Amino acid sequence: MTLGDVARHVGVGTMTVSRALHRPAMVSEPLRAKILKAVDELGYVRNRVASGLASGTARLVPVVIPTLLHPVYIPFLEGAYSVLAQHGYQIILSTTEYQVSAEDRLIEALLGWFPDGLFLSGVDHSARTMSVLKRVHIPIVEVMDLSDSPIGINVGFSHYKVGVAVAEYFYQKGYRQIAYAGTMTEIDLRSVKRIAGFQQTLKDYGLPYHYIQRSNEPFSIALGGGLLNELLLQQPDIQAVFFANDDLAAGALFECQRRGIRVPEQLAIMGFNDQEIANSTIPTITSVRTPRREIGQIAAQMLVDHLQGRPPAERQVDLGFKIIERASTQAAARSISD
Amino acid sequence: MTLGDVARHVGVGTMTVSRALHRPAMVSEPLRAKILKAVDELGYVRNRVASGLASGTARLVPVVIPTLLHPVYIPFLEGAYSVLAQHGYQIILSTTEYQVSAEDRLIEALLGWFPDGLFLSGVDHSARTMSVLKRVHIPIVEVMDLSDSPIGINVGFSHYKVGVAVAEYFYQKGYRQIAYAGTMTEIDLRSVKRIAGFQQTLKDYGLPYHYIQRSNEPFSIALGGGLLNELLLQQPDIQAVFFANDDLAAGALFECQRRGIRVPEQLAIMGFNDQEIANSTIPTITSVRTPRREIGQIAAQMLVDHLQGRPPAERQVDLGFKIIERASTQAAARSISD
DNA sequence: TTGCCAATTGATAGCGCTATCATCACGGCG
DNA sequence: CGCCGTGATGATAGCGCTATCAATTGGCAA
Repeated sequence: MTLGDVARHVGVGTMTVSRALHRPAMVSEPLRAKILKAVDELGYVRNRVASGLASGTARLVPVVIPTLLHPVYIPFLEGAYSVLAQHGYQIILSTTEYQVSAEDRLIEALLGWFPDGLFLSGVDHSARTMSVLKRVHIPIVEVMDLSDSPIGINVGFSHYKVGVAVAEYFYQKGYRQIAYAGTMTEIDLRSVKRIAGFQQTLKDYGLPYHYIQRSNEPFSIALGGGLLNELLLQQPDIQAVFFANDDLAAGALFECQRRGIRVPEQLAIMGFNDQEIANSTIPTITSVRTPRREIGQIAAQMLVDHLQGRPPAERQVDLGFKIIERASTQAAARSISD
Repeated sequence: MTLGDVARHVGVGTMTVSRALHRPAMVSEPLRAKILKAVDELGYVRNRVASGLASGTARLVPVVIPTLLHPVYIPFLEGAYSVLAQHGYQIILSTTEYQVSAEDRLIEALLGWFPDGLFLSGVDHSARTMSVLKRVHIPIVEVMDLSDSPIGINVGFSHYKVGVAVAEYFYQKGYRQIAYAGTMTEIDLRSVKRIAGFQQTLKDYGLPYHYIQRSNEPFSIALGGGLLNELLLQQPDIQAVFFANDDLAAGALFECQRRGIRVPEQLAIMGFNDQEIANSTIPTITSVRTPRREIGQIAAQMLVDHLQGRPPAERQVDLGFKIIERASTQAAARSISD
């Protein structure tokens, strides 16, 4: 069932059918009604592949995220999907599994679809990918992080500033033995930026920086307990810990309960991402809320605007973040010795 | 940069370049090396849209899930993605947001890509969708639930049997005042099947069926507490509750802690899906583990096999489920009065 | 009446690729 | 010495659609 079949059935040219369907204003009302009726009866659906080839735009937007296994990328995906779908763009889903080399090949393959735009999470790409992206003439959208030199549109927040803000928060609260606990530092470059801001700020305050890091173990609640135990072994007088995400923080909290460590009186715990679990534990966990869904929505809206000939004024948008203070860091400053 | 450009550059025909890239055995070794070199130098990438049009197969597989907002569909998506990506198929992501009418339009639009296959979650479709799906000559994969009359491939488990198994489990444990608590019954047809099995089994045992249901409120931890309160108001002597998912069960558990109701001694709680939260609360929550990732992987593998000319022996695969018993239902049967 | 413009419809030429068949060179064989 | 099979390569014809320009009509101003 092709356009030609419909055209023959109605007794008009193929262009008239094409117009009746996609440029309604260009076809007279009675003829258009006749064509739509025939389309409906024959069950014709436009071949988007042929349409894409002929028009040069397939209304396809690949979205590349690190992984589907970690829940933080889902709200972003959802936000982007909701806006793009509304405007008739299809999403091609891809994951790098945190492998930079995979990103290279992935992006080249994705470009083979001659997409209308391209979403990438993260702003750190290989030299090869960068040169490919710069050569290609479609809007590139980098999200989740802020870039010093964005390729195209860039929506996110500064992970470095998160590290700074958390260190400052702990300092204001009176904590002086402060640690970072995380994992995947080798592949999650954004966590490295948070660490940098955190460490630098502690240094600026003249405080020691303690940390415990794993390089490749995936995030999990169980790992949080393990990291906490190792940290306490290494630094028993620790007062406050900033975890790389909420699962780890929750795991550490549960471990504290098992070991009889009172939170926040004896140990303050802060998570990252503000996932639902942070607000469900007892005590609840202070965390850094990141605008993941908004990043997806706003970035997608900017892309759509751009594609529709309304290039957004700003190419880079900093959506910020917010420390959501909960019970796990509520110890009065006085009660902490310094 | 097109195939023709590469061909001209090397001084061969376009077909030779096409073959060198995609049918290596058909081109002599030295010529092929020369062509690959030119491809690399010129940065040529195949236009998959043109390729798809010419060959009639674009290696595209749309995956339709109800929503990205609920985490249970993500492991399925991940499982399917991992297998499809490995075999060179691209996923087009789509969600229905639980609207049957949206599914109709969505599927027709997706069919416009002339995809190689189509993933649908759920087995309940509108009459219109059914007729479209039957007319189309691509493998349809229905997942998450089992169908009485699968259109094509069907991988999942029986939600009715889940209801039966949970009712039997509660009965064996000695509970006699048993309830179901859930939400979204109007749009989540699979939960309705669980309810049916649950209710029927209680009836077979001669036990009363209690329930509290909301029709459209989304799942959340907070809602779990609300449902529990309503249920207790309506039926104060309730002994065991089967929740529509783990978030609700966890919320109910937290509410019990707030109200001083001992779990499992005074009230047994069972969740559904066995998400990580069920194993993280104190006490841990008994739940029904469903093979979501496996469903995605196995279904995708069956689709790939089918597309590669190795049609799987069975069209329907029941991956079952398992009640993971944890602390929230561990009260000794004796301690419950009957 | 003539001419011109706008509105509507149609004919044609690709988009970049692959399927298919033709061509050609070469070597073995009768 | 011609015939034929085989392997390698090329020429050509679409795949189904849309961009573009041409053609036709009718209304209206000059």
